[in-house]
Amino acid sequence: MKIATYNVNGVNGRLPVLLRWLKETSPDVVCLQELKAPEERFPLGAIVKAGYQAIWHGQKSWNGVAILSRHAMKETRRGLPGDPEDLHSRYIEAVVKGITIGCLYLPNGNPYPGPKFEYKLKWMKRFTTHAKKLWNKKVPVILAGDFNVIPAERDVYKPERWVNDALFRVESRAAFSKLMAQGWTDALRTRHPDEIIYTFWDYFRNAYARNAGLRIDHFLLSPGILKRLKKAEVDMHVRGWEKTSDHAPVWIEIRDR
DNA sequence: ATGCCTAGTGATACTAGA
Repeated sequence: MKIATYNVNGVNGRLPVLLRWLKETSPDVVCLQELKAPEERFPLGAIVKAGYQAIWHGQKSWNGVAILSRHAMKETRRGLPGDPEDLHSRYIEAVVKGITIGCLYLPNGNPYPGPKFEYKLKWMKRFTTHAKKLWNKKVPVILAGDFNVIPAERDVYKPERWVNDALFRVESRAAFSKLMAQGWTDALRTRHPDEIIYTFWDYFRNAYARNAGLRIDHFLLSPGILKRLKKAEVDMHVRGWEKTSDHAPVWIEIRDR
């Protein structure tokens, strides 16, 4: 089974690219982030035509997450728990074939310092609490999405330029480490321990052509899924397509149980 | 230190992204 995560950066603006990629790679499940569309503007017709059912949590202008699946899917949560005043659409969760799949779009947090950065750290704390609850259930779990955290120096083309960026601030990395300390495995890194891997290249300065990227889209696996892990890869070529997102799709393949 | 680019909103320059 192939499971992917893709920050599309506008699900309607990128619909041709999304459909082209779905047709090309036929993932079983896809976590989408940055829909940038309200609930009623989700392109369900085209998604269904491509062979998927979908659940989504939209929002006007910004954010928005969705899960697409070729198999039966049961929604288990929409919205990150822990703060009733937080109305951002940044988390949706479902069970597919016995696997709990959490799809997240973690706040960017820039500029640092400031209220957006504080919001990011609070969100990470709430997410870590929720992840712990899932971990304690001892069920197979995949946490996939745009984490907006560069875990280590080798995950950014020029780390010295990013020290005061919310994606690479020590506080952000420490919060990510705290989450990982629960026992999750970073799928891409565990399959490619010594490689430079990026999942994002900004639109400025010809970043993709220069491979000036960041690794910020992650797959965190529970032990039961790790045992079944066959592959973890980035569809880097998709970033080179016309009218493409600034993120590339990331995917894992796991053995059937 | 900043813009470089791109999408969304709504009809203008703006916010937001990372």
